[in-house]
Amino acid sequence: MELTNSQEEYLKTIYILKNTKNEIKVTEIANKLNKTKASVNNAINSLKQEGLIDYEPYGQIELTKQGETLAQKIIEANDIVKLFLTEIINATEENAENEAKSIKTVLSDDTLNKLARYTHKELGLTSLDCGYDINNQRCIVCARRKESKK
Amino acid sequence: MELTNSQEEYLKTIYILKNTKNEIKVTEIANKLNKTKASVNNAINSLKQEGLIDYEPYGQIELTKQGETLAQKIIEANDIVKLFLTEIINATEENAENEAKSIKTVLSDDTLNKLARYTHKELGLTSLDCGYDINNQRCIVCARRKESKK
DNA sequence: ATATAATGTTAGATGTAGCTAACATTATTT
DNA sequence: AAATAATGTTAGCTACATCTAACATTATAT
Repeated sequence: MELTNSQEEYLKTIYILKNTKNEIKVTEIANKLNKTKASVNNAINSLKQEGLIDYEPYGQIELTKQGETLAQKIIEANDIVKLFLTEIINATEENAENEAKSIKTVLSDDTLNKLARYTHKELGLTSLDCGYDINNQRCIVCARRKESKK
Repeated sequence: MELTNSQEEYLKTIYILKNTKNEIKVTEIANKLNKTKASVNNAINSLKQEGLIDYEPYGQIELTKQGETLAQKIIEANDIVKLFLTEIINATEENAENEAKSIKTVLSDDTLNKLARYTHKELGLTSLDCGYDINNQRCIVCARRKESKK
């Protein structure tokens, strides 16, 4: 069950909004992604069919356990790529933001892990001490970096 | 006039085949890209419409000046990304091959240039001495590296 | 509680990219 | 040169991702 880039972006957005407010509106997702409500509706149905969210018409959007896990993995991949782009090669924030979205979808787990390790090492973060593993758990160092940037 | 990833792959393939044989067959392109002849036909027509190739039904495929320049740029971008993946982070050949295809399409000129410079520097190639510029000319160093690898 | 506004859904269209199956053209073989 | 093989084209289908416009539902305000 491989998601398309579009589906990944919707799932990612749902996860992120869910961690802010408890009530997610179709309209919010539409605004965030610059899509129409109709498109969001479509996407929601496809994610539901994949078993990644629970949803009944006019109801609340809820991530399933599976959906949550996958969303985290997607966000992690996104963060790694973006971190590399901004911190290692100095891409602009805006470019990195856009490019990471598409790149993350395309990378194999192996390449993503290698990119993560490389980026960590270059940034002087003791490589695998942070426990980063795309198939395992969230990279604490990266999470911390993002916090301190705010 | 931005090409899709699919269009870029077709243009790239046409350019590469053109540099081997002089006669390009629809069937060859189809085989190389693992697509049907019908799909290739489709793609050829879209590239023609973009003014990148000259083609009449049952005729010869010829790149226009514009098409040739763009093809070179696409191949250059592809090579940079692949070089980075294989030589810097040690991705496998196979993964790098596939991933570079998609990544190149998504990168802005700015990010691509930064990736090129970074990769060059890390490989100990005196950065910009090779004259690499995505909007200008082919990177001689990269070209040479590829030659010596064969 | 009803009218209005906000929000969500559905139907039908577009564009891209691929496929299969049928047909057309060109090349090869005998 | 006619038959056969190879090659190329077209039509019509599927799937995805988007859109607009019309409609349905839910929430808000008076």
